[in-house]
Amino acid sequence: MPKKIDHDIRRKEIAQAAISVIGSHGIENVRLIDVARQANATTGSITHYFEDKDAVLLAALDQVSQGILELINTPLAADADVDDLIDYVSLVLPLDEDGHEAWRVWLAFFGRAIVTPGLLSINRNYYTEFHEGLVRIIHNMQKRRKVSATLDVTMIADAIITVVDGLGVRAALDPENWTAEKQTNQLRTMLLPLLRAS
Amino acid sequence: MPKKIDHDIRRKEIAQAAISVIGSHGIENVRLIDVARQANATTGSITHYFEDKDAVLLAALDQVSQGILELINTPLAADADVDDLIDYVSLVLPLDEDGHEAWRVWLAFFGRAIVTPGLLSINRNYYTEFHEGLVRIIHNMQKRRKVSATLDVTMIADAIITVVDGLGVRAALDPENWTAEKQTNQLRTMLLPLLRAS
Amino acid sequence: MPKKIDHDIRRKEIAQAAISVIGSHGIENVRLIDVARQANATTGSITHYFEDKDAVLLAALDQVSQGILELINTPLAADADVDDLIDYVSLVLPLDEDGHEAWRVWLAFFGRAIVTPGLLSINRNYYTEFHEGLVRIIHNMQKRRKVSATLDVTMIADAIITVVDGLGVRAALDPENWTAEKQTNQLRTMLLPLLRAS
Amino acid sequence: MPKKIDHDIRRKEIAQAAISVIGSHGIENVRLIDVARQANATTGSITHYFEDKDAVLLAALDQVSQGILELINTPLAADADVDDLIDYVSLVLPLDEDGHEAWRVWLAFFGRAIVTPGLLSINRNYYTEFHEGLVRIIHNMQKRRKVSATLDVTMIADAIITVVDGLGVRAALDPENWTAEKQTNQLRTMLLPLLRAS
DNA sequence: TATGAATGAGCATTCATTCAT
DNA sequence: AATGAATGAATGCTCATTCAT
Repeated sequence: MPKKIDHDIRRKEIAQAAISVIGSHGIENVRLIDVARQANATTGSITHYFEDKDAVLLAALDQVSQGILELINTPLAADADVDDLIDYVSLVLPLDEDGHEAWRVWLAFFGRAIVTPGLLSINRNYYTEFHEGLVRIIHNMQKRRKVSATLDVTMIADAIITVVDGLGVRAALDPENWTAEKQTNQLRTMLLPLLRAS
Repeated sequence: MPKKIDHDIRRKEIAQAAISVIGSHGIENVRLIDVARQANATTGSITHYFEDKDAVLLAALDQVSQGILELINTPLAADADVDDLIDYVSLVLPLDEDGHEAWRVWLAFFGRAIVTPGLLSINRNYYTEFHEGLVRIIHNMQKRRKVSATLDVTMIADAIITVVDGLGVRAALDPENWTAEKQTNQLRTMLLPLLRAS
Repeated sequence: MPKKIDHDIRRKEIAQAAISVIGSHGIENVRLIDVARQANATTGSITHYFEDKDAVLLAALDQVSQGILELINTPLAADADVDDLIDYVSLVLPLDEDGHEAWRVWLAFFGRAIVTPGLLSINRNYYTEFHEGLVRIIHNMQKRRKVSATLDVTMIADAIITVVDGLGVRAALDPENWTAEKQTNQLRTMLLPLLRAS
Repeated sequence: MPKKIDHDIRRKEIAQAAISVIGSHGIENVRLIDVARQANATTGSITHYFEDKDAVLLAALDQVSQGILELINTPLAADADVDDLIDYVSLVLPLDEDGHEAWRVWLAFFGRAIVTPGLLSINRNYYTEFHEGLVRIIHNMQKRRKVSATLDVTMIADAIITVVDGLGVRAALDPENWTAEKQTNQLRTMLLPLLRAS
């Protein structure tokens, strides 16, 4: 089904264009015509790929969320230790311009998600997957005695997510102050005591 | 002479009405007429108090931000210890319906703040004040030997803000899961190791 | 009836304020509140003196028109000749800032007069009075042999009005180019041949 | 592919519709929806062709001004004399209903031009072109000895414009009195002495 | 599939007018 | 008489959506 593949590719291109427009203009100022121009398309053609504007925005959020999850779904090295985990998690932070764009979009959707069931479920899936991935990794580290076997794994996973979210928000809103180094330092300082506890 | 109206009071009422509408409909769906109705006013009368719709939304964010800061600007007990600080900080979390409304509005503005200088500066002022307040408190606790004198106070303050933001976002998006108790537990678990370090 | 006099004075002050606002902002941008401010009054108080906004504008035009006519309703010297007549007529041209303001208002009303019967009748009265005044003067000059007895007086009066209007429009639209001197020169050059004809 | 529409033609149609509405309702009463209806369009579609309402009105004035200039930009006969020039100039007067509509629009813009730079420049271009055209013609007549070589050509051109404006204003405001014949008679009577001077 | 002109509902904004004080 | 807050109709503008080509 070559047609099908083209279709999916075009959808992703349009979603990517939407991400770019959201990131630069803000979600409330996104006009379909801007997305169309960014994607080298026309508003009319977008209707072939998406039901309506909301569907475009939904796809954009989904793509951002998938993009973030992909970063941490690559398997960790077999002998990864606490430091490796922290390095691994830091990939999700807005450390470069791509990361900042992703977080700007992510933030843009927070306010909408609250009143839009479709967005909310994407949001929750993201957190669920993120949490499950972290639980899996930490369990594995417990087996390999890299962290204490008595740790409350669920709580640790939530703590990691909390720090990542807290830092991501802060850095997205104040990129000059929150350099990549400052973010990773803060992340390490906050997570090490929890992961090294017995 | 017509009724004498206190402009500031009326402005605050309208801003409060805007907060309520943003919290329930989402910021992108706020119509000036909804705000007017909520404030027992008309769209035309709002122009007596605000330049335009953006000014109304700006005032709403400002009011939410001030409201949150007020919670933690009440002085701590003179002999407050680490537990008291954590209790104190937890006031900012979305523990009740008012708190949830405030956080929904707060989240709604994250996406806008990035592309709206006026909102961004309110946002930064908030973080600056929050940070300064925490630094002051922790310094004081160091003097009173409630925490180690060698703590990196700035880092600790940032850590507190990070946890509060991370939990606030999470709880605002998933209020059923993140009960008040779960939030405060998570807050305590994450902050205690940092505050008790030497 | 001292009250009556006050009333009339206040009406004239408001009309004068309207003239000033029309002259500077253009008639389509006149807001009643601007007129009120200019007259040191409030919109509500204007209601005591005028039925509605249209009545204010009507009074403004009337006042401008009366002001122009007054200039040429002062009697000519008993032995006035052609040169004196031309000097006399030139008073109506926009030679100073007051004159320019009057002409700006006058022009502003041209477009409205066409579709507003009340304005049109003021306009026609103005032309009628102007014409009658000129006819009277020229007749008088014929009696005193200052101009030929065979002149078509009506035509000459219309010619004078035509030149005044043509120059007034031109000068109002291009004040830098059409200095007072250029206007009076052009007026003289165009009228002398007609008045000196036999 | 959608219908190919000639933008320039559609723009002219809309401008023409605006002229018609201005001429009948007066410029201050023009609503975009009236223009749209007159042009068999919708308000929304007008935005495809014009930035906003002001741009529509600007185009209307431009079109009227161009229309008037076109009348006198057709070349005069090679052996044209003074009478031919006067006939030629009279084409610009409001002699028929089309002419009256053009002059009504022209008058409507006088008041606006004073406070609207865009309109003012159209106005000045009009007078410049008109003046230059007349200078060219009169120079040519001097070469062909149809008028005296000692005439002040610039002054004569200004005189012609003055008479045309004065009569146009008068006739537009009082069409019943100022028939085509009366206008042309007055024009001839006022210009002949100037053109026949030596 | 793609185009882009056209639609038209939705909304902020303006401002003359009203009226309680 | 004066004030000025409030009203609410009027209207320009935006933009997602539609649809003929």
